[in-house]
Amino acid sequence: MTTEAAIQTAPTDTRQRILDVALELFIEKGYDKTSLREIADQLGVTKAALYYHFPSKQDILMAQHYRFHDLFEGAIGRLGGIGPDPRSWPAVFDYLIGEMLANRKLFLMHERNRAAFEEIHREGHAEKHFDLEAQFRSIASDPTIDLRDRLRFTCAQGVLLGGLLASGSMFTDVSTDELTALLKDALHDVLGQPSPR
Amino acid sequence: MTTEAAIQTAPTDTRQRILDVALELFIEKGYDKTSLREIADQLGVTKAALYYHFPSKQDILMAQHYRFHDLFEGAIGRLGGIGPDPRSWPAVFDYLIGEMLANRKLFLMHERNRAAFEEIHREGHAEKHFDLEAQFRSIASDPTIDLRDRLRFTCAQGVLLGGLLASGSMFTDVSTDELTALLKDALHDVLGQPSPR
DNA sequence: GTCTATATTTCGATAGAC
DNA sequence: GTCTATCGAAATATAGAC
Repeated sequence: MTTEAAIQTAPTDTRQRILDVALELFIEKGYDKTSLREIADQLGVTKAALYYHFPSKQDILMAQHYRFHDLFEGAIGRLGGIGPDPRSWPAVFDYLIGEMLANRKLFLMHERNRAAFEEIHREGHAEKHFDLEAQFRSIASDPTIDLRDRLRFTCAQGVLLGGLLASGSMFTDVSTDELTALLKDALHDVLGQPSPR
Repeated sequence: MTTEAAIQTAPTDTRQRILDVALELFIEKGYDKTSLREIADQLGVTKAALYYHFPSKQDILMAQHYRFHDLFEGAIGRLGGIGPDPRSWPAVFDYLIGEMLANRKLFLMHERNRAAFEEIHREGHAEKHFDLEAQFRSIASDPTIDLRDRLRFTCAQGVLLGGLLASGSMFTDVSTDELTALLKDALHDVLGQPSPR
């Protein structure tokens, strides 16, 4: 069904169940408004049990952050990073569409809790910094790239985001393959015909 | 002296300043993580003073909600609502781009505090419901509209969102007019050539 | 690994003086 | 309109038994 991606380590690990429940709640109510009591109740344990698996509430969020980070860590390298040449962008976004749709909830959670994630980073508690967005920003503000192309690049991110939000609530009757194809099509229209260099 | 026609009671000063400070903080840290103490401190008053102007913290958020709502209340009527005909969509988005760039912070705040706004609505505390998004959803899930068109419609929302995020951090050196033109261009590429009906 | 109970802190909110 | 002082609730986190 929803490709409950083969979980590494012990299958009956409470730690993973905590993360799964937290992921749902962080999407629904947001990180701040989700109390440990709620997570524990929904899991059938007490708050104290959570503290055996995570030293703090923020560490639960951090664990999700790492999961998100690891999705790109190797992948960005495989793609050779994101370069300034607009002709290389469609391939990047095609790849990202796949990752996004395959990890919809993780992306959604990240999107809906930007403030909380930024605070983690502000506090320096994020040794690992998720630098995909940093790379995106550096492209978008690179003055050597044609302004129109940079804006199209940003719009492509928007389309990605729009597709994410849509895949959750709407278009549930559409197959992932069809959705992917349609999104890629739209992305190519947004990124198409880069300015001559 | 209160120069212009004061609308009963104290015209503005502090109340508006509270909203302004709150807007900034709600964007930066999010609604939940922004305490009344912070707002008061940054304003040079105490928490208690805030309660003279607003009966609760949520009412501060609600006031922002109303401000956001009022931006579209009349405008949607002027546009005659958002219809199912894809050929009518570009005009809607062209209008929204202008509103969005002219009220960037309000849009950003709304975007970054979706969870908080949804909770207000869940609790029924939002007599006035901001139904632009409801209209968007109804278009996107209308089965009588061609799937491709519906997805393009959703992508256009994404482009809008991308433009919003971009206008804040990047492209600060670009004039609003130029940004508007480029965004409209991108939107037309996304929405262009609707399927024959 | 999970429990009961409790400590600690933060925050929203109120009362009443000025 | 703003202040001081305080209340009460809720949440994070800890201690220690099982």
